[in-house]
Amino acid sequence: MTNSIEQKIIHHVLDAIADQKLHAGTKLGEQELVGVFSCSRAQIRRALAMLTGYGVIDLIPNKGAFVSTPSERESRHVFEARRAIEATICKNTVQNAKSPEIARLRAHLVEENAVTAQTSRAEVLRLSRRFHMILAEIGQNDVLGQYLEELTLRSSLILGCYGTQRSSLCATGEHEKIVEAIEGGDADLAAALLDHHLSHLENDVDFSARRGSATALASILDVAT
Amino acid sequence: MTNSIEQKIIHHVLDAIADQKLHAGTKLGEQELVGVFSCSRAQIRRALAMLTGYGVIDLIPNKGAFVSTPSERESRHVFEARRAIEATICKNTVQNAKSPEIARLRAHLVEENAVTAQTSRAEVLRLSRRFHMILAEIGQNDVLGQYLEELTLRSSLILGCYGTQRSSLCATGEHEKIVEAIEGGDADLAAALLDHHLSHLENDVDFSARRGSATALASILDVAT
DNA sequence: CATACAAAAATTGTTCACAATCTATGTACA
DNA sequence: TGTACATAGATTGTGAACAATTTTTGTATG
Repeated sequence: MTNSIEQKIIHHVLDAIADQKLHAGTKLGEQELVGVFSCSRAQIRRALAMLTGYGVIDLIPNKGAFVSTPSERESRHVFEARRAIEATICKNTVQNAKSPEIARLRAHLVEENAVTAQTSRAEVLRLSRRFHMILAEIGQNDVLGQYLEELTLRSSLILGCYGTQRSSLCATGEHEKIVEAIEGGDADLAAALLDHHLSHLENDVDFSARRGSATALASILDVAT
Repeated sequence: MTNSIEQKIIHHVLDAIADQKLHAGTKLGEQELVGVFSCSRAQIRRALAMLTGYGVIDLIPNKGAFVSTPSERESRHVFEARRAIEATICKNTVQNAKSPEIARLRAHLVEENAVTAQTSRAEVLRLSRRFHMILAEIGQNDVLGQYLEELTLRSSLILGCYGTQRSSLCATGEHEKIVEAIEGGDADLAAALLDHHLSHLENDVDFSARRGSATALASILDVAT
């Protein structure tokens, strides 16, 4: 069970979802993927089967693989799960944050602050997401880290479907405050700020108007009925 | 991508792990599985690929599929993740627990109390695990429920490897106290009791003597070196 | 007796062709 | 015009044959 090519496929698909290049409802045709990755169909099928576990790809019998379209219910569950998991991660982060870890966080904030109007949306998304993953890495719980990776992926999908403004990207100011709390060793404050930050994210979604399941053509042509 | 047979395979493998019939390190040969489920090898391979996501099966290239042997580090992460996740689940459970839900919990406790010396170990394990899953169902967060399912599975593996006594099975008395707290509407107490309960589980493992990676033959023949 | 090497068996990985199913297009009819 | 049906095309599902790798077994040698 060779891992290299399948892992590569998985990685690329996941990255595309995180960057919102692949949006909800998109079909991932086997033939198409064979062309992109220039490999056999069997390998594509294995990769798709493995992708199931991340909760962002649905396999529908005789139809194919589709990027998941999260429901409102599911979205709320995802955000609640993030609050539960990131709270514990945050406590661990504070506990493990010595000067090298603090330096790493500060370096990341510098990157986030360097974002300009010219920066691609994908890059901004990647930075926002990365902040949370760095906290998880410093927290050192691999299981929670893996779950958070899945949840941030699903968050990208949700914000891609229902996000209202570009504030859906994590506000850098909030990240900064969290780092300060971590640096100050105040675990409770850091956790509270993080919880608040996640609430902001969740409040930015508007389930009344989903642009997720819209056909690519319809949204591109922008035809008013 | 037909789901039925693959799902059946996945379900059976997962159940066997939960019941500790399949223990850590066991190889799941493709041919062997073909014989058991009387299906084609392609379906077995798909099922194994999907099983990867549950964190209890490792796929090693050119070697095959093996039931994971959790490390000490990983085990601690699993228990910490359970505390994080079940705390939130517990709060939701208290919030959603009306009389039908309470009745369901009580009915389960009756089942657990009916356990005798003749009851099979697998059955006892299933009941213990089921209690936590019922809490998750009442809590109604599907994402957390899915994660808890994985984590209880991994817990079975851990206890199978490093568990010291049969107290590794959830003490029924503790389940009972938790239900009482839920019935009383005291979310904080229920969460605290659950956290305590999980600590008991974790304290029952002894990492110095692993019987997990022991060869099947060696443990069966019980040869003293 | 232990080790090293070589052949054989078993297991996993890969590819291909064919079957089954779904989707889309076109045509007939009310 | 619009609906229903039938055909054609495309896509997914399945199985078997073949290649590559690993594991086991057997043998020879120090």
